[in-house]
Parts: sequence; C-alpha cells; structure tokens
Amino acid sequence: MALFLSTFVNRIDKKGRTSVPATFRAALAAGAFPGIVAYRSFTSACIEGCGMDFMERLSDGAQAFDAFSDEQENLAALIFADARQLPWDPEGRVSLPEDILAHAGITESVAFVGKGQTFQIWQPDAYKAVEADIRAKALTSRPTLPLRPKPVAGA
Amino acid sequence: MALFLSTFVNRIDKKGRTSVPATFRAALAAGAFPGIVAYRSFTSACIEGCGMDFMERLSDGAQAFDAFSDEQENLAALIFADARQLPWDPEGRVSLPEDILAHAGITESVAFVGKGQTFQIWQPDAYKAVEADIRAKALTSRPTLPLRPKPVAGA
DNA sequence: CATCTCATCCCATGCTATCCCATTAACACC
DNA sequence: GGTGTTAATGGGATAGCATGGGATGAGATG
Repeated sequence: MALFLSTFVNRIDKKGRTSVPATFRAALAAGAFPGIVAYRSFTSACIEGCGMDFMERLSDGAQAFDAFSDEQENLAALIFADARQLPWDPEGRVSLPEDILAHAGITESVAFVGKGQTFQIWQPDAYKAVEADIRAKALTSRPTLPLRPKPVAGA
Repeated sequence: MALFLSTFVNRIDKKGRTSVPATFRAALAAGAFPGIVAYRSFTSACIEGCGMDFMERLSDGAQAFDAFSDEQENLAALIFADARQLPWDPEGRVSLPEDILAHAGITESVAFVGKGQTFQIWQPDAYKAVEADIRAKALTSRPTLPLRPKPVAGA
C-alpha cells in the first residue's frame, strides 16, 4: 500500500483552494473516491486527513460490536459526523472548509504532513514547533519502533 | 460501499420540505428506492435515517447485526413498525412527518449527521450540544480505535 | 357530485463550488 | 546548458445545489 510520506507546504488561494501534494494524490489513486477525507483532530490543533478506503475500514471496525466499547463507538460516530469528503479538481486541488481551517489556525499556507497510513494538515509554523518538540523528546528517551513481521507477500 | 459522512444543516420550508444533502443522495443512489427511510431513535431525541438497503439488511439479520440478541431483534421489529419511506422529489427534497419532527424537537432547521452506514437527523442546536459533550469526553479518556486490517492486499 | 385540502411536480433564483484555460516554477533528461 | 515535462498557482466562466413559490392532480369530505 502506498504511504503518505514527507511534508509539503502549499498555499491557499483566495478561493480557499489548496493543491494536494502529488505524491499524496498518487497514494490515494487506488481508492474509488477521487479526493481526500478530512476531520478535525481531537487532540491537536490540526486536521486529520485520509482516503475514503480508510473511512471504510473504520466503518467495518465499528460494525464489530464486540471490539468496540461505547466510548469507541461514540468516537467513531463523531469522526463520521465531522469528516468531509473533499474531492479534488482536475488540477488536484481541494477546498478546505472554513471551520476546519479555523480549528487548525490556518490562514494562507498549509503543511501536509505524512503519517504513513494517514496524514495531517497543519498551520506550517505550528507544525514546526510540534516537530521540534517531539524531536527533542525523542533525543532523551530513545524510543524503539516495534516491527511487524511481513504477513505473506510484499507489502 | 458509500458512507454517510459530515454534517449538513438545511432549512425546512413552509411546506415542510427539506433538501437531503447531495452527497447523501449520492450514497443512496445505489439502492432501488429513490428516497430515505426514517424512524424515531430509541435512545436520543433524534431521527434515525438510512437507505432501504440497510432496512433489508436489518431484515436479514445478517452482517451488521450479528451480535444482536433476541431482545434486540424485538427492537428491530419496532423499527420496522416505526419506519417511514420518504421519497424525494425531483429536487431531492423530502417531507418529514410531523410526529417524527416532534420527537426530535425540530421546527425550522435540521442537521443531517453522517454516521457511516446510516445517518441521523437532529435539531441543529441539540446536536451541537451532544457533539460538544462527546468531544469533551474523548479528550479526557483518549480511547483508541481498533482498525481492521485491509480486506484485500497487505497493509 | 362538488369542493376542499394536501401532496407532488415544475419553474425560477441566488450562491457557491467546480471546471477549464493560462501562467509560473521546478526538476529531469538529453 | 537547453529543452521537455510535471507540479503548483491564479482567474474567468459554468453548472450544481439549496431554496422559494405557483400550478396541477389525487384523494378526502361534505
């Protein structure tokens, strides 16, 4: 599966449009929906972004009642209620809605931040600060990343 | 499958008509019945909405409701008794019946709230309150969402 | 059988999002 | 170093959507 990698800073024009980074578009090309899905982060002043297929997986997970607590159900419902389908135009641009931009404090530039299976959208300076912070903590605590063994065929 | 995402607030005109959000109509387009199915929520002051195909799945007792007990099957029967088929007009509007509106306290505006496989219809301010509540709880308890592995190829 | 009421259809309108075309900039390739 | 290609950006034109109101027809009611 294609992953969202790297960070891209793009401008917002006066119509409210932003180019989705070409590599992100390529990663989303496999899905049926030509665009992105965006919702406000619960924990940070940023926008969570993903593809429609990711939402469908969330929906599948939400149907397995045993796996979900009430809290988790509420949270999933909140995501669905808050998520917007943002189709891109022929040039690969999307219009980020006002309220979502406000939540992230975005005005004229946005940072698309790859997170692997998903990505985030930040006010560029805000992300710089957060990144520096995480990087500083990593230096002191030396975390390790667990690696899953390869399932069967190539990932 | 097409999901119901995002929240849309629309007006009710003096004839009692409301536009079903275009994206919801698109999600329902796959079904045979050109309209929505609506019934009063058991748990909240809102209206549950879905497509006819979802009703059929409810009838089969298949997929979505594996985990339902006998008691919950009785609930399903109640749903059938309460549910209304609301076809939309050529412009995509439906007329929500009086008693259903009363149950949700709706007078002049309605909020269509996407829930993934289904959606809900709320009095806009009432939904705002509920949403704020859930969002606040999510912040404190920080639940995590289990994600099903991708159905097809490697993750 | 006449009339009334309500629901549906049809047409009109304002706003906004979307499409299409043009321009600039960056990179790669020759 | 020159050229071709792709990505990001800007702006005018168009189409779609939410909404309002009149007209028409079916069923209810007297």
